[in-house]
Amino acid sequence: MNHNRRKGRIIFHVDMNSFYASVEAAYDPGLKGKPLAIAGNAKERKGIVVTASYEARAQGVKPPMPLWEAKKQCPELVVRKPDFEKYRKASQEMFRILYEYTPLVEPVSIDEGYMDVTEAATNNALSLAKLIQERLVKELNLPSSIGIAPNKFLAKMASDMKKPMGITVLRKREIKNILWPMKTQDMHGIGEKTAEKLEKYGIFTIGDLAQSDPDQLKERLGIGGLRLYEKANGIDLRPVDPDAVNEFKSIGNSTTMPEDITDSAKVRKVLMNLADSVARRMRKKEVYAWNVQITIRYHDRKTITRSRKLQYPVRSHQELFDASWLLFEKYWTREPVRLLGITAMDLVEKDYAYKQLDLFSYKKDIKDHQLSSAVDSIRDKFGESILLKGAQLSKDRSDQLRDQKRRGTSLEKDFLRDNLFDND
DNA sequence: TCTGGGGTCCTAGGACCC
DNA sequence: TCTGGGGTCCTAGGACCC
Repeated sequence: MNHNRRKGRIIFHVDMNSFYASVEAAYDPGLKGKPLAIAGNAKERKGIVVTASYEARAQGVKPPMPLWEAKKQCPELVVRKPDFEKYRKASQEMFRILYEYTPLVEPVSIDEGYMDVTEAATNNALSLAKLIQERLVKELNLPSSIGIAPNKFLAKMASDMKKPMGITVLRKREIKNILWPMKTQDMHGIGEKTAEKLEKYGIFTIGDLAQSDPDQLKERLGIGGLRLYEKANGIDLRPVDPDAVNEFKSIGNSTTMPEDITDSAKVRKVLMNLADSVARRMRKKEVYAWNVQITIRYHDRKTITRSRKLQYPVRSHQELFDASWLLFEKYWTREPVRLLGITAMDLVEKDYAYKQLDLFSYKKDIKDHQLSSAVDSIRDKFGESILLKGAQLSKDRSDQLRDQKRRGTSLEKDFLRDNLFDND
């Protein structure tokens, strides 16, 4: 193996402390040292504490707590509405600093990321971590915690150990003493449900997990059980992947209504707005979706999702709306609706979406560039909605299409003939 | 006075094909 | 003669994370 492998990797997990609250305090120093919560409007039923400053946490406020409860815990709580634009900007500045030391940075969310500094910090990892932490404070006024370890999982666990403004080194040989006494639920990847399950099997600590039978874990928890076993033993081979951030798989927006709605005209309006914002985000990323999913949460919080694979990849707000509306009409129980969401899934990049349209080209003499220019001319003449009209096809319609394909005729062919040739 | 919004990954059943 | 087994795709839900 190469020299890195022999030496082992050095991975940082950089985790910003109470990120939203810290960003607000960086903008408004008057907030420093005060119990601060970032939360939406309670009257719009969005009053959930998203982030709490450490002063607020000290008084029992912690996300995701309803705002009224947080205020009961801490009457002098200062509350600010979230300003995601602001946080995104701060996030960019933060990652810009990380990238100065290595290109091997993997952002995992707006406020945390991994760095592979094996090359960048051969024997001064700790001082590099200190330097980064200092710069984040000096230049951005933002506190952070950094975990240093031989892999991502251990680095993540390490960054959690000292907050705020901690730097923690977690070595392989320290796993037994430091990691194993911890409760399973404190392990990244184990939530309430899995912890309960494990308890039933007599597994309470990470050490119990590390020393249990991996085959049995796999039987009981699936493939995830094996991964937990490996992690508990300090094994995690996942590389730091700088490209992962660009490989998103879905884009969605949802909203909780200020009041439950039963009026389908109102639903239409909400879905149109959602389709609009999803389409806008898709356009920015230059992607099309093969699949559209809606989410309906009812008054009793029961939540369902319904999705439909499309005949052609779509992107316009109209097509997203049409697909969503078909799904809504088909599956709505007519009970009062609390939340609505639209998610574009099975995303493909624009160029790839065009290639998919080659399916149109039953005429083999059409060359690729001719096809794509023809596709463009269709778009110019009729707009995207006619080109990518698959979103409007109902299930029945798509079955019909499939049958026709099997029999060797196809609506696509008709569509191509009618629109490609007659109009050129 | 109840419980946001953005995601990822995994599972499981049924349809369908060979 | 009475029932195979592997593989893929699609859909829905659940667990988890920030």
